[in-house]
Amino acid sequence: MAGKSLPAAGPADASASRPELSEEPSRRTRIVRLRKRPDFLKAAKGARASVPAFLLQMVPSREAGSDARCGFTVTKKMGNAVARNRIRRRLKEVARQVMPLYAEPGCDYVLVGREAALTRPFLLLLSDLRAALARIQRASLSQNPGGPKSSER
RNA sequence: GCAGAGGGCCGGAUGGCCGCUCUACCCUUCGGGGUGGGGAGGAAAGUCCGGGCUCCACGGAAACACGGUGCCGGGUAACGCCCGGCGGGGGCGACCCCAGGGAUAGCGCCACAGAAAGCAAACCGCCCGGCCAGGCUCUGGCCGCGCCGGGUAAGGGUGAAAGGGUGCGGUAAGAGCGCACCGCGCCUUCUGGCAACAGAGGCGGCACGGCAAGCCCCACCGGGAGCAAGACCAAAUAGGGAUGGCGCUUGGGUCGUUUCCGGCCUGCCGUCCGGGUCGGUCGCGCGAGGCGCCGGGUGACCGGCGUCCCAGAGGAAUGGUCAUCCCCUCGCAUCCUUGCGGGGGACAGAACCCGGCUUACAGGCUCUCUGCCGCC
Repeated sequence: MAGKSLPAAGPADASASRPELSEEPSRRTRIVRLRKRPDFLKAAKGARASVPAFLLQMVPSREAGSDARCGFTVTKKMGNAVARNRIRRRLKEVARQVMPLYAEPGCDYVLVGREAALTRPFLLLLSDLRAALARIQRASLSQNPGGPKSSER
């Protein structure tokens, strides 16, 4: 029911990428953890969308057929190690629930934690991420219309 | 019962749903999947000490420099830690606190105040003598401002500290000048103790001030760096070595005196070796190990037996979320002990591993002991 906010390019290449995998009815994108520093630096230069609990960064990285990747950044400004761990873990859980349904394959995402991520109700975090994903995909479409086409190739 | 002292321990519980990671077994279409099991702390923190481990350096040892430690005995792998004593200080007491070797090895310092701060001295005083303005007087004398000379350290005042304290005697006034007690110093002394030290005895009228966390002296200890240590596997690229082929009709260099001719190097392609970057694997989880019982010891701790295997990530797993319960708190209601609703539940996250120390910490449990009050 929430899938209608996605761009039209999404379902096409998602089904084309894994035709042989399985015949599950819902379209799910596999999410891989982003771990290398250069990837984080690249994502920081891409499109961004801000909500109270975090900042979402996105860059179309590689071929459209591959998985989406997602990383997390929580700086030392956010507090001590316990607070940082908790922020990252809540964001991880949000990403785990939302990204497979709404993320664009072949794109790298980075969630930069903010202090509000510590206390914001979890349901709001979920809708925050859906909204941010929608915004960021609209933004990258309008700013670079040739982008998704070339990624489809 | 009230007030207090010293330890020990815990630091949310249970259950859904959805995950992460390690591991054993099974399945697999080699992508992965299933089942079982493990998965943060008392401080994981600060990184302040002590070790293990690894690499580097080094002939043994000593000395010097530098740094650390500093009552005695014990514990320990070791320590700056711990335990038990000793000494000093505080508290009615249980107990608590202490950078606690040497000040006749030497140097240095002792601010302010004060007359004087380390070697004796004397500001105000006190006392004696002389001179003397003057006064009193029974014409014997007495008192005496001031000045000079001398004796004192009782009293005053300063200070963190002023050359033992208190009392009696003594004296012109005083003073260990004498005596008693306390204190202090010394001793081939005695007693107890492994010792630090304590007690007794004798001698000495008795200062030898303090600071060594200023330098220093003495005794003892210490090589350096750290898991990003270190070991192994190993793309790409640059450059290196070996070797094979081609080229060497053309070049350049070089060797044999020169020409011819020939060798070698330089060029291109390939193979191998070495190297070690990104990356990967190991190091890396059986240990100065946990628990229980027994024994020794005042204790730290030690010994024996049994039993258990108990986190291993790497932009960094150990969680997210919901419900119920528990505790605290606020508001409303209330049949007065319950109901409803809201908020909150500390400090804090393993990163090679141990032993300590230090610091942070909502709330709570428990043991032993002390003082006072009450009751029997």
